[in-house]
Amino acid sequence: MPNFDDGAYRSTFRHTTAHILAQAVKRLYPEVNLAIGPAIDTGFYYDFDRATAFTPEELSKIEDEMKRIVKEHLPVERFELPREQARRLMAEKNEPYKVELIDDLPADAIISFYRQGDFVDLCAGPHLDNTSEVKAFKLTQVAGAYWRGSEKNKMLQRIYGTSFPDKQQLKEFLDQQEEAKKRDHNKLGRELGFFTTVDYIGQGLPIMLPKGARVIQLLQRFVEDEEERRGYLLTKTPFMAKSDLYKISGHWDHYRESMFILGDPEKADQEEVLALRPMTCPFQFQAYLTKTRSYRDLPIRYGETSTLFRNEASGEMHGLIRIRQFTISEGHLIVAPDQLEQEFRGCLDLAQFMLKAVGLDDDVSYRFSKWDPADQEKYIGSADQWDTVQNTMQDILDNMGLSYRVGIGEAAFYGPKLDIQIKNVFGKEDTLITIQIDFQLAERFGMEYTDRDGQKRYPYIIHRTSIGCYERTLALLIEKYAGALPLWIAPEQARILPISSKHLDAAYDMAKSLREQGLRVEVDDRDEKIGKKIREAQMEKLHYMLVIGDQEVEQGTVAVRSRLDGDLGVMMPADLVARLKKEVAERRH
RNA sequence: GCCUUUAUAGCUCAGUCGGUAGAGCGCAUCCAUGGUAAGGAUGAGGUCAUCGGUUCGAUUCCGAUUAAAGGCUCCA
Repeated sequence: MPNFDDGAYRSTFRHTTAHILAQAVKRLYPEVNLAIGPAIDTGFYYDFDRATAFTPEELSKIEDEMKRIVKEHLPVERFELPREQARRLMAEKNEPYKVELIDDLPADAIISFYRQGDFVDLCAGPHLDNTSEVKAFKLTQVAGAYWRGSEKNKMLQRIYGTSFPDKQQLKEFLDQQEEAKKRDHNKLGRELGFFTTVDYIGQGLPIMLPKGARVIQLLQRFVEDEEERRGYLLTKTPFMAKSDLYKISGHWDHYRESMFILGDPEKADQEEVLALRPMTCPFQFQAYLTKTRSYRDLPIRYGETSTLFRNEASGEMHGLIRIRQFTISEGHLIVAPDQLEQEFRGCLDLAQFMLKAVGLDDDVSYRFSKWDPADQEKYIGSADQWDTVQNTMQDILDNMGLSYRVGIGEAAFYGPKLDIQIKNVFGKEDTLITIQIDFQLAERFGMEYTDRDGQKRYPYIIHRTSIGCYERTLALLIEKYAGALPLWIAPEQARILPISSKHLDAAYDMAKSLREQGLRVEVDDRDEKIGKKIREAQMEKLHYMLVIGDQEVEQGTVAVRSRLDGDLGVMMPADLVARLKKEVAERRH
């Protein structure tokens, strides 16, 4: 029995399930055209061209048909055909997408097919030997997806599913998915009062409520303090500028559709055209340009807590992860070529320090994001320049022994990036932190320095974030900790529950005193049903709950039961404050 | 921007085959509770997302808009 933990076998298994799905769809809906159906991390999908979406009823009919195919114990057989015969076979079966795929295969490609019963699919394989091996599967959702991933192409109907060698594993996986979704920041963050949205304010424009705003403030202070310690110079630059600035930087040509523009560009000769900033770089560069620079000035490290505005397309917004206005720990390092590696390492060290401080260091992966030579319109600079800087960056990464994967076409328009990636509870990956090497904008902006030999030279610029965008970081922290953030950034570190209304005044006095000692504490005076409140507090994952009785003042973690039920490990507020201060202090190493 | 789905009380949701709405939790007031993962009574909250159409009459049907959810594309 092959090991399902083996990625290659698992992919094969799921890919075969995708074929079973396609076979079932063709049996039920012969008019549907097949596109592609690969295995993915969590299962598989298959794309179909069909006028209307599959309904839940149809999905369950398809599942039933798939079960039948599994029970038919169909052997899965591979065969090869020369290109012309392959084309003919797919054309006969009226599969235009398959024909297109064949036409795009390289001249020397071996064109293989897989047959199971009445179903044949163009496929490189490999596959399981028999459909009966797929013991447990489920179709999970339907979605639209563009043919070949391009929005210029037709939208197809995608069916997602997953499969396992037995029903138990399937159930465990589905349960696990359900559990993960309970940590969804978009749900939990709203329930816990971190943020909200208002339909007449608009998409991608969340309101940070006191709790969410507090966390962001704490992170921001931490970042700013740490950057100061690491030799960063603070700037504070405008939220908008005339279009002229973005024309120099290249944003006007390469990023304009994602910018909020004030004024009519058509009438630029008659009226002022401003744009909200989508990035801080061209603003921060102006600080460098205020005087002539010597090699002795370098490196210069600029940092700014910067609010940015990006006019994302309407369907792209997601909770706090993808929004239209966000605040980022932005920074630009102006460095001489011989300083590039060391400064790059410094940026990575800072990023890793931040990840460790918030506990996300084990949850990230690294992506070396390169340009796509086939899509040069998206970028500025020549192929030679790109090759040079990408090689430099690769050397740096390899020297550090960092393990990363390569993302073609993921670069910024002005240079390659090291992206620190993280997945949300739905398994969708986003960039949390990015460190970019820019070899072009210095020249565009005329940012020179005078070198030892008296020659003017253009520096490299490192664009980087240290903790990324605060809203996104908050979202991922909520998901990571299911709302119970580490004590030093928890917006509510303790809650005081008066055991009865007689103790209300005492509770407020205590809260006041604890706040003066720097503890973030709330009084819950809404009712006296303390048992229920304890359960709620447990659900909200509070770190401490102070329960006030007569003259006594006591507390424990919420995991500890009420003192009446047994041992509690009583801790007085003074101890709590001391412990809290210790933990907050420990976050800095 | 594209595909699918959704929008009713603070929250979770039910409902009206078209005659202006209900539940649970929460909230308010009162009562009870002195060591308790607590009980009861009463009450206040909704132009049923917005705008338009059909209709004698729309929250319910139709259309548009806005917002939310998942995916695609895009991206921090």
